[in-house]
Amino acid sequence: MAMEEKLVINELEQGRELAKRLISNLKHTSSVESSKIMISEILRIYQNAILMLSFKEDDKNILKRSREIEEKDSKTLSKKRKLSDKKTEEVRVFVGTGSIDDGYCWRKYGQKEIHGSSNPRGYFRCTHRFTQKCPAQKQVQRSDKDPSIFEVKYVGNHTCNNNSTSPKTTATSFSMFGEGNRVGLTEQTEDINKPTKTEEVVISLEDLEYKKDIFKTYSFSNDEIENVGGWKSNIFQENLSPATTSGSGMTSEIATAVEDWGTVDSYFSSLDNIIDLGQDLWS
DNA sequence: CAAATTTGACCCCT
DNA sequence: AGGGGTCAAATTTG
Repeated sequence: MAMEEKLVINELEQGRELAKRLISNLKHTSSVESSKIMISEILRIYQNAILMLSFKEDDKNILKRSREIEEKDSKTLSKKRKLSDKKTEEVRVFVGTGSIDDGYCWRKYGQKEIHGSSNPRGYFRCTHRFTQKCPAQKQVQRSDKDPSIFEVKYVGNHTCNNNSTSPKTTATSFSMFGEGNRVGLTEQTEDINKPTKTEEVVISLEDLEYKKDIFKTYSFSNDEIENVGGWKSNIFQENLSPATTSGSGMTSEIATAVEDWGTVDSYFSSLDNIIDLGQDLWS
């Protein structure tokens, strides 16, 4: 199955699980806050899945040249760099507001300042690159216009059998992307609860507005998707607090986003009707 | 101590 | 010449 399809399924499964927990949460008088967080997370997941599907259509348009990194070091190591064969590969570019957890383990092998953009680009390869000759790579760069978004460019498909091991850490470190903006990688309270920058909050809330619209109208358009200089403008947002703890997909993004949820409350009241129904449907 | 990250050097391409 | 991608030694992390 193609990678993006797995990603979509993964997203939807997460959404389903969250929805279940949400129901029981609401039933059993759990904290309103955690319910809100879950709803926010669910919305995020669905948006993510939608974006993934949207981009899948465009895949053929973003075929690009890229290198094949085969290490046949038949050549002596006299010179440092090995010559690499060239090959055309598919380059998928995802943009969006979504979770980081793409189910694979990545290992960072480089970082570069990119001319023209203020944020560095991180280079990752599949952890099983050498053990299983998995050629998958990805590049991650914090968006200039929207610092809460990470543009992620996938190069090559995974051929490894990893996975399964409930993606312990897809959690690639993005500490360098953060500067003051860093969101707890290793989970937990510290910086998660308080956004350090106002812009971060604003963006999150704007995002919520968008999500509310989706939720309200139940219609999903792709109009928001734009193209910006080779990279899709809104990719999969690399979410810095991946499920290192595989359990909840709670993200710091959400945690901050929820800080000011007063305006969204009305939407939850309309949920009340659904709850009972949902329990039957989703259990 | 092994695995992952950091970071400057190196290399290719335009 | 310089921008972008990768290597690999040093360093950090688990």
